[in-house]
Amino acid sequence: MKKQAVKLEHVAALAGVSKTTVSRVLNNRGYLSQKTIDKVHKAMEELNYRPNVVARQLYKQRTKLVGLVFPTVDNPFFAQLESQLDKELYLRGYRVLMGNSQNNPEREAAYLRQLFNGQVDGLIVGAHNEGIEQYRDTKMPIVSIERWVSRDIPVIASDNYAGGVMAVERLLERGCKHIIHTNYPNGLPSPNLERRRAYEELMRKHNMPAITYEVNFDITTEEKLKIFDRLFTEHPEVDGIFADNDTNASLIMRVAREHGRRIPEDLKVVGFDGANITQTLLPELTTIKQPIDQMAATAVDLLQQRMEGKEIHDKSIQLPVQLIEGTTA
Amino acid sequence: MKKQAVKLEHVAALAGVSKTTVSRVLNNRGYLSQKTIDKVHKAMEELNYRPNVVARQLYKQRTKLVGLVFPTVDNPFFAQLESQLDKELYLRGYRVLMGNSQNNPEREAAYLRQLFNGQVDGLIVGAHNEGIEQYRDTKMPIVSIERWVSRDIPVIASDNYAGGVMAVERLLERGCKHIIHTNYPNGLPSPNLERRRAYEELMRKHNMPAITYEVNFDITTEEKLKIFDRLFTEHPEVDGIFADNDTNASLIMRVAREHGRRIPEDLKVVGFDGANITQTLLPELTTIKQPIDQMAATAVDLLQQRMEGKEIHDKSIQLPVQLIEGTTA
DNA sequence: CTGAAAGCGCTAACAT
DNA sequence: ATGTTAGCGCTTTCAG
Repeated sequence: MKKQAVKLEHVAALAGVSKTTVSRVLNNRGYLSQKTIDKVHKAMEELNYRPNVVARQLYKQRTKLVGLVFPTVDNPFFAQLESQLDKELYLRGYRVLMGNSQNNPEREAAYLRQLFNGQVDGLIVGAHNEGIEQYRDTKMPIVSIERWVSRDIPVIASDNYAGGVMAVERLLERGCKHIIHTNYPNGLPSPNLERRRAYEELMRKHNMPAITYEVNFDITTEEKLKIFDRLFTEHPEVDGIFADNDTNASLIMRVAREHGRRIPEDLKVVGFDGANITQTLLPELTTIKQPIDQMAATAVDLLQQRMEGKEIHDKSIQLPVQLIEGTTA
Repeated sequence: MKKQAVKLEHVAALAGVSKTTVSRVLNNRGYLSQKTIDKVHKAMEELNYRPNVVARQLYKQRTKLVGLVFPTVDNPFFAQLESQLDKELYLRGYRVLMGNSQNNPEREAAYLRQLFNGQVDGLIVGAHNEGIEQYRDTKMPIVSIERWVSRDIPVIASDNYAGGVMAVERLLERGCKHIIHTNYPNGLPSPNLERRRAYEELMRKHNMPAITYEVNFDITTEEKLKIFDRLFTEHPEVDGIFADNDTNASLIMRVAREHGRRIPEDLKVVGFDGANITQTLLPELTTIKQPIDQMAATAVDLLQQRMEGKEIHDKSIQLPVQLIEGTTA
């Protein structure tokens, strides 16, 4: 085992003091004479000393690291979310360990196994897999985003139900008579399903059939396109789409145009998410914007409280959404 | 300092063996009798033992962590790149420490300061800041992506010059007479400038004026829109745009439409990057696609070799790009 | 096949 | 104001 080139000991020797003193200088702790401080600083510079973070972590029993467990970062919503979480955590002195599960339960479990082993001080999760027991019996501080995990893990979510209502009402106001919805398969433990619930209730209220096309998060773009193609074949009467996320909204519009529909004349589309990247690349999309940055900030706030041992009472927090008026509906 | 609940020692005590033996069972090392193995496993389960990663890191002097230093992950190119790097590193047993600098030199320096302190085994960088000396005198394994950092750090880049040629030739073939380019300000140490060089050389060859609008990476969308608005005011004759990235291409098309230009009839646009998200949200864009996944894989290969102490001879690697035929040019 | 002991680099009582 | 000493939890020579 090759050792670290220069350590506390060497600095101490060169400065003619003890390791303790060097450590104290390093951390500005206790009483030091200015002379000693200078001596030590000089020695540190001369040796180009770099304190070993891992040794400190071991002693302190905390790493100042937070794990982020999400399906992927290659998606407008998660890209913005993880970016924002990183930013907020940085400000509080924490660094981020990425744990993108790629929707692979094994991978998620592997991450957790390692993360629970003293690797991180806390966890922010939003992966799609269910039934991972490890979340249950641990006292690791955890906060979840847009995903129900287990009883005592607080969830930060946007007001999906209200968002669903906004979306569908927009389509109704615009005169749609045949509205179709896309969402995950029922059964995934996600507040996302509130969007579907809102859709179904409004359809019932207006005596319209509720038709949901189920689109799994992790299938390929080609497969998704195929499903949407089927949608237009099976339901040529469709004149309004409430997509559960902007990416699907975009794919649907592509397929719709291939089927000769003009948007918004023949077909109106409302998406969901309103992430930065989407707003840049697809500004014409009418969508329900989630307060992603605020969700990140809230999650970090909550997590920090947990990591500092405070008891938390707000089990779950819901944040307001907002209709972005594009030209597609 | 509160200690870890259950450690090797406790397992050893319960199993009636020494710490050494437990460690050996844990790592499948040396000769063990099946009986001992079983005993130890049983004790570990009974106590729900979790080995402390940090202690192991300290002893081994390696963390199996790789730092990723990029400007942001909230952008189609970097989102895909970091996602892919994470995926590749995971397969090789490494985890990723995020270090998004937000184009803030202080933040980048802070990350590096910490990362060099034994926190990571290697670094993959692609941040935009220059003149950070820390990269120079370190023997930390580093690989760079699309960014020149210092002499002995290998760079993975796509063939930007060829891409620039492809883009401009496409516009010329389509009959453009007044082609304008966007890029970073000159002076940033990026292979990206090869795109500009290709543009300028082709313009010269065709006796056309080379006009580049300089757009900094980290200004707001509004500021970018303002620059592009100026572009159409100052150069109403423009009939072709070679944007240095797809996001700018998208913004330019938005502004162009506001100026009453039809695309591609009045204005042809070619972008650069061709990231997953862009291809999904903006499939109609004609663009030069970088082999992002391959760049990630190559970078990780190289880094792994460096981390394993192998000498590397390929200082820099260039990967081929590809024209994606959309409808915008 | 197993154990005792030393040590990875740093910090913090406790003592002076 | 500074030094001595005992760990943080794990791995690995070395000895048996």
